[in-house]
Amino acid sequence: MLRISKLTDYGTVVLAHLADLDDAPTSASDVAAATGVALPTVSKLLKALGKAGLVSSTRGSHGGYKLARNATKISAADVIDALEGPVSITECSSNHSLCDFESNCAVGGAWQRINVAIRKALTDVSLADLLQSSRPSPRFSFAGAPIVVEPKA
Amino acid sequence: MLRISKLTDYGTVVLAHLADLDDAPTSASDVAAATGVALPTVSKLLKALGKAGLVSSTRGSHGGYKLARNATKISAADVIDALEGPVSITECSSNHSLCDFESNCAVGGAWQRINVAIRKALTDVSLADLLQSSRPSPRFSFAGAPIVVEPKA
DNA sequence: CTAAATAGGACTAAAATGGTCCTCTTTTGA
DNA sequence: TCAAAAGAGGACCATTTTAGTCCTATTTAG
Repeated sequence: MLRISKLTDYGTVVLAHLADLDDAPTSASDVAAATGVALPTVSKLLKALGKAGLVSSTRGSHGGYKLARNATKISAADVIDALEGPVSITECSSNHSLCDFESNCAVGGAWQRINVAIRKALTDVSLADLLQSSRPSPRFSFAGAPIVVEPKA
Repeated sequence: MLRISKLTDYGTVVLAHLADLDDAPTSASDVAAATGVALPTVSKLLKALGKAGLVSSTRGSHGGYKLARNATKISAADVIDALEGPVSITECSSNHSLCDFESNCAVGGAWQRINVAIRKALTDVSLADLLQSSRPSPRFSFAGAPIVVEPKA
């Protein structure tokens, strides 16, 4: 758990596709065809990404979407913010706490530190980085088990 | 979004309470009374935490729970693992990918890097840290940059 | 033997998520 | 001038997750 939603995941795939084709506006259906994500879903994603200012759109026939700025200038945090709202690891740490137990809550500050650390990790990785994942593949170990980054058999 | 579940949040509160009382086994009802979290929920949490080896339990009357090891040796990652299963930011990056779009998936590796960074942030903070959030602010640094968190206004 | 605990699940209600669809507006070009 | 090709903006529903409760063992102290 503690994972991003599928929609956000698809969102990055969609953005990655747009990043490949620089500048030519691409229609939602083209993106859908190219990525294999269903059209209505792509459409929804692109609308949200547009609202957040990550892609710019042109209406009318021959319209479409393109990245609003260079792929190096779009961070994973931007994408998550656009599609899931601002990252905040606990409810308490979001805008206004509604927590009944504040007086008992010995916790709090440290979660916020974690939150900031996570956010930093997300800010440090750009869409361009996400694209270049086929680099020499360092194999991490994670939660005990080694993580192998290779395509499914 | 990208937040831990309420249960995990409660879990840390419960653990924090146990950390305060060192070594004396405390019953689930006592914890419930002290923290304000409903008894069945506390009970469920402690069972899960027990399974994961974060708390040890004694059955029978005068039984109860206590931390299985020192609060400095229990990390936020441990707690999340115990209550939500292993952290993995995308579905792809968990044990076996079921993703249909692998061939189109330009993404992947970088998410795993983010994943590892997040996990590091979670591993670096211990239950003891979570408790002492009102301390002179340890200011841990992450990926070079110091992280400062100030109390909510 | 009984009361106080934990162990382990089964179960349900509520909320979030994923995904589809419909209608409206904008733009291009025949 | 009008039809077709796009995006804009929501409404809507099905499914899954999550939160939370409850029930029935089992264990142990007194």
